[in-house]
Amino acid sequence: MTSILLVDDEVALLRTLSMNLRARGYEVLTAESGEDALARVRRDSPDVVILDLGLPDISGVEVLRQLRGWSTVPVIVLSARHGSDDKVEALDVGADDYVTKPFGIDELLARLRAAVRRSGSVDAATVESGDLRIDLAGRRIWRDSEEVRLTPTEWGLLAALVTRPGRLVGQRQLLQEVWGPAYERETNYLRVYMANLRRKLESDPSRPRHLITEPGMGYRFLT
Amino acid sequence: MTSILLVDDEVALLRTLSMNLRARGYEVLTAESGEDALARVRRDSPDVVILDLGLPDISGVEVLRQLRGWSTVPVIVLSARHGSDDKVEALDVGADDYVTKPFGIDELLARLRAAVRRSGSVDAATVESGDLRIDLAGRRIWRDSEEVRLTPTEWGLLAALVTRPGRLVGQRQLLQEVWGPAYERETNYLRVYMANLRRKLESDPSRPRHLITEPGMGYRFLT
DNA sequence: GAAGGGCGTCAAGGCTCCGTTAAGAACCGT
DNA sequence: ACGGTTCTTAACGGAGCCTTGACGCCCTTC
Repeated sequence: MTSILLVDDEVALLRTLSMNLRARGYEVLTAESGEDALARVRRDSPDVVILDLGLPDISGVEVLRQLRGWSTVPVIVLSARHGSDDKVEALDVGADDYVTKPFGIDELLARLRAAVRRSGSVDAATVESGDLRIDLAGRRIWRDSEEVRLTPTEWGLLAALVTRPGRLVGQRQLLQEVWGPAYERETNYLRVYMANLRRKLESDPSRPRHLITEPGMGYRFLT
Repeated sequence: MTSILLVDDEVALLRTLSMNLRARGYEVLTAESGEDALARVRRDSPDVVILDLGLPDISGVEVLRQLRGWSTVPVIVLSARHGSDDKVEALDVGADDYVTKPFGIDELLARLRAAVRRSGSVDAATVESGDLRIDLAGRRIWRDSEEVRLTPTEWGLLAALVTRPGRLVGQRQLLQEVWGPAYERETNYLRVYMANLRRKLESDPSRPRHLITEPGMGYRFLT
């Protein structure tokens, strides 16, 4: 089944669109803020994202920019602004389509079908980084063109870092995302699994170039 | 260099667009009728087609329909008609985008860039892989040039994997797609049917080269 | 210089998950 | 109705993953 992530802060629009999409056999996920949207793409990897530009926290364009750092999921942008500049910016940042409000539901659905149809033939979103190549959607990873296999927990931890390239991710947040809220204090896990990842991914695990420790705070992934 | 086929019968528009595109480094081909357009795609295989719907001989939608019989080139449709039905029809016949006249040249260029960016690969109806040949449309499969028969469930499972070559497909997703949403938890089925498939398709079922297990996550098909 | 916190490393045990098999149930065409 | 095929279900053994605790090192702090 095709899954759609619907990102909008207008609850009314969210509900009517959800109903329409579900009635047509799509699985619908929703988010009402930018951070929320990024987290859901990270966790649920939907097939298409419909993204309203007017969000309460981060701007929609910023969401798109961050997303494009590690994902090629098709994004259809919704906006109340008709200006040419807004369209150009969104499309150039990586939107696949741009629909201005108010829009006909039929048109949106047709553009959605077009996006889904195309998405089958697009190749994987890979994060390239010198000796590392990471295919997040396909869950594959190569080091020096040799494939490396990771366990589920190792993947969870790596993905939490790679989807925020270069940024510091706190220990508490990592533990929450990978092991669950009840494990906030188990920093042991982080040490063990960071060691596992480094042994598999770094050419010199004692001197990591990608998986960096920030003492007392957390870790970050450098490309 | 990226080549664009511009299809329009208004010579004025053709000229201004051509100039704009050439100034931005595109190679521009032109056609002023539907037959002409089809011929040029056949001969020159452009990277993107910009297609006006109002053509003198064949309707633009008909051009698109014929094109989609043998080509997956991205097509951006231009039209003076704002009606929702027209957009829906064009998009469903296979257009990648739909722009209504009058349009800002900047917007068209941005949509063009988006189309070029997306255009990556093609999807094949048959998958070849050393000792395996799979005809997805015809539901037939050969191993070492000998045809193998699969049961309906075996086909469903194999197809769910083969249509995403190399990518990990989660257990939950496989169960949903093949058996239905109510069977999300029945991982037994996966084990039994993966064993069946391996016995039929792998030369050494105990050491699979195509149907790979990712413990705790799911399975993937390697070509 | 000593103490302590934070981090990396390692190894062992428990336990989940996977592959395999087989037998009965359901389904199909004849 | 019958024979054959396909699907469901359950049980078992083994491989590999997660958890856990102990230990040593480095850096900071007192």
